[in-house]
Amino acid sequence: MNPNDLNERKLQILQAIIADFITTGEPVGSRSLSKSHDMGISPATIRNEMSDLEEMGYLTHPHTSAGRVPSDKAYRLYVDELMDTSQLDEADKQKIRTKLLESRNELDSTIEHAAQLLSDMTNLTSFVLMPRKDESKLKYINFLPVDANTVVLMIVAEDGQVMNRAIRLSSPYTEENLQLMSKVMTHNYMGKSISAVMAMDIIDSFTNDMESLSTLAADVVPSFIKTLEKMLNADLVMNGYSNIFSLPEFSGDMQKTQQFLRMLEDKNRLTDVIVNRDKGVMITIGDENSEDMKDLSLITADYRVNGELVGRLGVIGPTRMKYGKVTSVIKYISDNISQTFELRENNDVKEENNDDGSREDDG
Amino acid sequence: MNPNDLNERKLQILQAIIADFITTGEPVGSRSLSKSHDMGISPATIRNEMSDLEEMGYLTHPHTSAGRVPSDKAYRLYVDELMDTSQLDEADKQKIRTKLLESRNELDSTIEHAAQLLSDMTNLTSFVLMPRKDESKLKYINFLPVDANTVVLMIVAEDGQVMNRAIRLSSPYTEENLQLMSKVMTHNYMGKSISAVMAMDIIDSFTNDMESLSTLAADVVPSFIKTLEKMLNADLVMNGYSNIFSLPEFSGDMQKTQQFLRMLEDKNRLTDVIVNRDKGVMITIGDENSEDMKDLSLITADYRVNGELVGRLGVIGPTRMKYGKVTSVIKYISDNISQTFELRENNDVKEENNDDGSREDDG
DNA sequence: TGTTAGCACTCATGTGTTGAGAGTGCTAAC
DNA sequence: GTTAGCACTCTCAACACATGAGTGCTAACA
Repeated sequence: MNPNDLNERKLQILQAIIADFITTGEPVGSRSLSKSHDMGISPATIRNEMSDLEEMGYLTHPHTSAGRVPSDKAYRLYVDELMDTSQLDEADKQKIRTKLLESRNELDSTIEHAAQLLSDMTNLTSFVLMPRKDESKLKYINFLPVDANTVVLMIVAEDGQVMNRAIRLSSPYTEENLQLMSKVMTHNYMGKSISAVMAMDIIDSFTNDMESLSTLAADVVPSFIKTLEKMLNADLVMNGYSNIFSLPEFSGDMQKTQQFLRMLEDKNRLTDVIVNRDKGVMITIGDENSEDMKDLSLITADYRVNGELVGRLGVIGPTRMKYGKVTSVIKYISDNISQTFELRENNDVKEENNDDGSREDDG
Repeated sequence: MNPNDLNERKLQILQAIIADFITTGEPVGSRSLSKSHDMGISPATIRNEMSDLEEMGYLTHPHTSAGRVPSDKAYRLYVDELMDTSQLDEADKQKIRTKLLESRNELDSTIEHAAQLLSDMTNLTSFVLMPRKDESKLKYINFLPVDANTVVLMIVAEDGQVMNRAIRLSSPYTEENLQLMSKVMTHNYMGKSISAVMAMDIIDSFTNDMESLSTLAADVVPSFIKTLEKMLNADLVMNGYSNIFSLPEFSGDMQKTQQFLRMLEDKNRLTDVIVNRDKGVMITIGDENSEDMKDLSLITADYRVNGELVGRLGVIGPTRMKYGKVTSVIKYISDNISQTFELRENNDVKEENNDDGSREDDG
């Protein structure tokens, strides 16, 4: 069951099969394999090995007279042991850095650029999850007058996030009450995290506080809670869903394409899946995923903003994908986002970035 | 060329063909037509009429031995003269009202609900354009301290819109400068519309103003401009793109499906198209659209917010769509949004809504 | 003169057949 | 343990063919 079951030659053959299948998408036969990869053994021998590999669960057979196709288990082995994750050349890296630096101080557009880069460079569907905000601490809460019946609620967090929402009041406010409200709420919630505030019994803590605010509070509190909810809600940006049409596994199979796109359109579900993945680079292959993604693979990685707020990005596509290249791209982009949005003394963004641990000093 | 060319019977036949084709998607033949719509004439007669209609450009022939298919011109006639736009029953109306009232005071979710309703009820791809903000007048501009090198720029408009953006400064600010900056900018731009401010020479007006602010201004002004740009940018919400898979014109034709989805994925282009349409309910059919949508139809309508800010919503789908039903739905939804967000003395939202001009008092 | 029945003709579609090609598994020889 | 040879399997594309829906035309009819 573990790779040690496989002798050197079997590994070599398996790797060759995976490599061929990943590039062509066609089941690979013993004959064509012996041609493309000269490994000094005849097709017949390869057939024997293939037969063994199939028995061990690494290969499957679409039908008797077809070539072999790697199983999910084979991809797992490939990803864990065989693949090369340093497949980014300097041109690719340059492209990523340039694009991300274009919008260095605007998180939103950086996120969008990242999604774009990711789908362009992998030719898959990419997604980027906005940073999580559960642990953002509130700094102050403000109400701004708009017109006789409308005010804007503004919530500012310590990390600089601001959320706002217009509120229609059922009765007119006084300037005085508005300010009092701001003060009371700021006092109550300052320094607390969003999730902590959500856990509090907000309405109660209010009616106890000040009788005179009760009518205003009745209007304001529901909106306040909804706004906090919204701040928590992870926003998912997607890109390149029409890339699948260039993949043979989809372009011949309407059913499959439809299923894929319907799955993508259920954003809540997808967000859920992505949010609940492990930290760091995570690759799940085929049936390692839930039922509705059981012939897809998902690769995700995290990025940091201000050293803390954590978002996630990744791609989704058929199990036959260029794991090495894709993983390299994802890693490089996520590292780069993190680096761009790292807290730093001065405002200069380092344009150098290494993903292999070694440091090079300018060039 | 105009409908008067058509005698009563031709019109009747044309309408029957369109009706049949819209529901089945199959070319309709003389024989099956005479069966489904008993109009007291034989298939042969119908054939003669069909032949005339084809000559006049209302029908086409996929191939010799196929039935007739309505041309874009026929749909145009249908939409202008024949269709019935009061196809919403009370249950549908109820559904729309309920859904939209769920989020009556939150523009964003109302917009999303509207898009959802629209795609669900029409089984097409829907879109909603956020309200245009060109004419929003600025109320005040504020800077909020976040940390030593970061401030949040906040722009509040008279209509209650708030936009904000974190800015990293190249050198630390003083509380004093920040407040001065707020004052100067508010003084300069208060009461002006966003588009008017964009037209001003912002940098110049600044350096003239205060020498001491110049370094701060250098950091802040570009972000200010970008934020204004963002406020102007119409945001497009889409829904139901996978609905096309249930339509026979797409589900048999990968090429077409791909083209459609690629077209949708170019949001900027699509936004452009939608923004530049006429006011009110607008229907464009087939080749009335630009090249890349030449076998699609587009139906849009406007909605108002606070009696002024105007957004747009609609659907896109094959020329074979239920124009009557779809138009009714779009109209009803847009009227309902407008009504929900109308400025009004009290906060109660009227739950009654008529789209046919007559009034019914709770029945 | 408009309407209709009859008939020959046209295509798209579905089905069955066939052959080529790629690949396997087995056996026997090296 | 490795390889050549061979029979066998299965997919796929091409082709022929029948079917059926539909048309256009002509001639007869009311």
